Amino acid sequence: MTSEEHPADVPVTATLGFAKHDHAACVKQALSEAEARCAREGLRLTPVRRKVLELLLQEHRALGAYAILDLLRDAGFGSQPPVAYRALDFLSEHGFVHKIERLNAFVACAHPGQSHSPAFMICRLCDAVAEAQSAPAKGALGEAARAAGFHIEKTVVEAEGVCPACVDKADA
Amino acid sequence: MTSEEHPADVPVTATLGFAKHDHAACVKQALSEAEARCAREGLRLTPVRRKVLELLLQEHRALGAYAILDLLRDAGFGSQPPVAYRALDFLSEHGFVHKIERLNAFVACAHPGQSHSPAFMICRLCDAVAEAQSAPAKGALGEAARAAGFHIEKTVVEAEGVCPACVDKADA
DNA sequence: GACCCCCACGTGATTTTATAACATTATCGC
DNA sequence: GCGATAATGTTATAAAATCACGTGGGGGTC
Repeated sequence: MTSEEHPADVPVTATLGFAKHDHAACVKQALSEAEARCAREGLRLTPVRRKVLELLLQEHRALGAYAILDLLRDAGFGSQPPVAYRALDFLSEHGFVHKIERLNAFVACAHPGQSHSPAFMICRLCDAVAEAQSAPAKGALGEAARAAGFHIEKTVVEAEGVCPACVDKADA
Repeated sequence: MTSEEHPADVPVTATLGFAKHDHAACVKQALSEAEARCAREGLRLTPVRRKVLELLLQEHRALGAYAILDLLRDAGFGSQPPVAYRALDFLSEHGFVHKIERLNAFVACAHPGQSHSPAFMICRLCDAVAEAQSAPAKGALGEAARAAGFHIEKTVVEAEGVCPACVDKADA
């Protein structure tokens, strides 16, 4: 983690909820919470897994598996794809990170601990990703599923559009 | 959501994809409608594009680009990836097919012509895919987007679970 | 402590999905 | 017909994900 060498084109403090915040603190807190929960539930937050979570929290945006892999290599971990994918599998299985299907990328969960079916807003201009709560199974989709006899286990909800910052830029 | 208006000879449930229906007729009708619309709007439904649409209508399930490519080759068309991807780009740009992000695969649109933001139900056991209507921007997500100042342009809604047929199998 | 087993990790190879780049051919408006 | 435009064919390559197999660390059990 001492290797703070992301390409300087993306400010680390920019994105997620589209709002500014004390990012260092939020990373630290999220990591502590993850550690606590793993301890509580007997999950093994190994160094690689912890590092991947930390990287995603720090970047605060969606990263592809291979971008994560590069960062892992920089941090001295194994650098073959399965290393990243396995850590990501663990983290998303337990809700610490989410996969953004539309981007083939991953983000740290913004609402850890809460049971939730996440929904994402993806800016097509700057690739910022914000996480919101959704309850798709409660609306029209849930109704259609019930009518069809389909049993929903998990939902993917991703909205693509333009984030406030980019709207402003476009307006200007 | 119950589909309010479909030609009277096709039961609503057929459009949900998990029910039996007169498939040959539905393929033929969908192709005619696509041709009509392309003629009307000056779109070029070329042989490759038409074939890809026909294949997807016939299969009535999600196919990967390379599966489509194999079928194209069998039908005497070019067999390099761009052939399939270009046809799929055209078809999805104009709403004749949809991409299922979760599967990296494509299905023929079940509600052609109607303006809609589709939602999909994907059976994790048999990979069947049904299309329903959704209005995610009207629910919790839309509210979150408004609150955040995010402008939604398009949504991806995909529910993973178990379809009626597989539920029955599992129960048996 | 010695042993064993499970789980996670490291690595090389491969498969699957998608795009870039460029030449050729068909189609449309005039 | 003719030039512009759009679509196709083909080669090559990039990006994303998985398979297969061996190694090693941490907990249990005895």
